[in-house]
Amino acid sequence: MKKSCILITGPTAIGKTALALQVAQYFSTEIISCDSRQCFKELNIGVAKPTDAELELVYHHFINSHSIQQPVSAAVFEQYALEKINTIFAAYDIAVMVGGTGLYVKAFCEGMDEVPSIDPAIRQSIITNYNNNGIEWLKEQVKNQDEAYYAIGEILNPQRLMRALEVVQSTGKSLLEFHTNQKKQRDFNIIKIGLELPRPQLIDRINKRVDAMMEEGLLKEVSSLLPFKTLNALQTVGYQEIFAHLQGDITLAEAIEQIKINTRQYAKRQMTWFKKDEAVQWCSPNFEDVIAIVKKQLK
RNA sequence: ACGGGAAUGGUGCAACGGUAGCAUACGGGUCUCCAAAACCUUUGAUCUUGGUUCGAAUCCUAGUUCCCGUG
Repeated sequence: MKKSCILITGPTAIGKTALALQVAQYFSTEIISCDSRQCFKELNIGVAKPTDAELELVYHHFINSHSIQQPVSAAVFEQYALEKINTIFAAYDIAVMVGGTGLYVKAFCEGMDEVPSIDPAIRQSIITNYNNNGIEWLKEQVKNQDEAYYAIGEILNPQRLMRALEVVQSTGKSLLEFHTNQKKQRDFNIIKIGLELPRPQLIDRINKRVDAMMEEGLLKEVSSLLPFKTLNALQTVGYQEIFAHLQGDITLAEAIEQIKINTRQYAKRQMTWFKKDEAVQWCSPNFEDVIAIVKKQLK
């Protein structure tokens, strides 16, 4: 029998964690998280990680698996998740993946084209130069060193430009040359299920969850992470806003309101990403609906 | 109640009597190694009334609402 991965995705705060837990218990299997923030053991309340009780019920991979000091990326996730799913398939026919990080879902399902790893010195040099000289400098560099990318890339987006630049400086080749535009084939089925709710309901859930995070002690958690505020892992909704408050830039009430706004915007971007994926089957976030889709697909 | 001030997009602000603009939110979107990131983008407004003027957000009249001070 061919193995199957049940992928549960959707916007933040819609109830993915709880549903994945039920599905995993139903099939007596394990979960791989597909969330670019819950993998960090130092982040807890602000990233809505499963509770300790939930983690005991079902084995979760890519939860608390990394430190905020480690570089985690889509490529790292792809390799990690493929390794773990093979471990799961050695014991079970079904695995559950859950998370809302669109790029990680894509990396897992379709693969990332292999680009040689970048010398950290080159990366750092580019970042420093960009910080000192601005986007015009960056555009100029890419224009001169990778004309092909400059012609079609997002030339107003510093992150994309820096990526293109670090690749051409490390390898002498354009980032575009590494792109095969071919999806990798996986030797297992992937059942993609998207959870959705009418927007007012989702917004209500987001607002309530942010308030709950504050009651659980988000302020304290973020305070303890202040020394790490510049790490990539901390460029995260719920943390940046409270850092701003701790530095006296905004009041706590303003920080909380900003967290709600930024979380809504994040949820919207997630929906935009996943709606484009025609393989996703949409349903409301309840167990019966999800399991019905799964059973239909497993036949 | 009296005196003073203010009314411009959902919110916060700008505009010498001469094309109502900026920020942000909302809506839509992009995205193959930072993705809870980064970036692109549509719509939307001069409180009401009458007047002055070739022309009013801007000046004048009356009204309404709000703010500050005094009581």
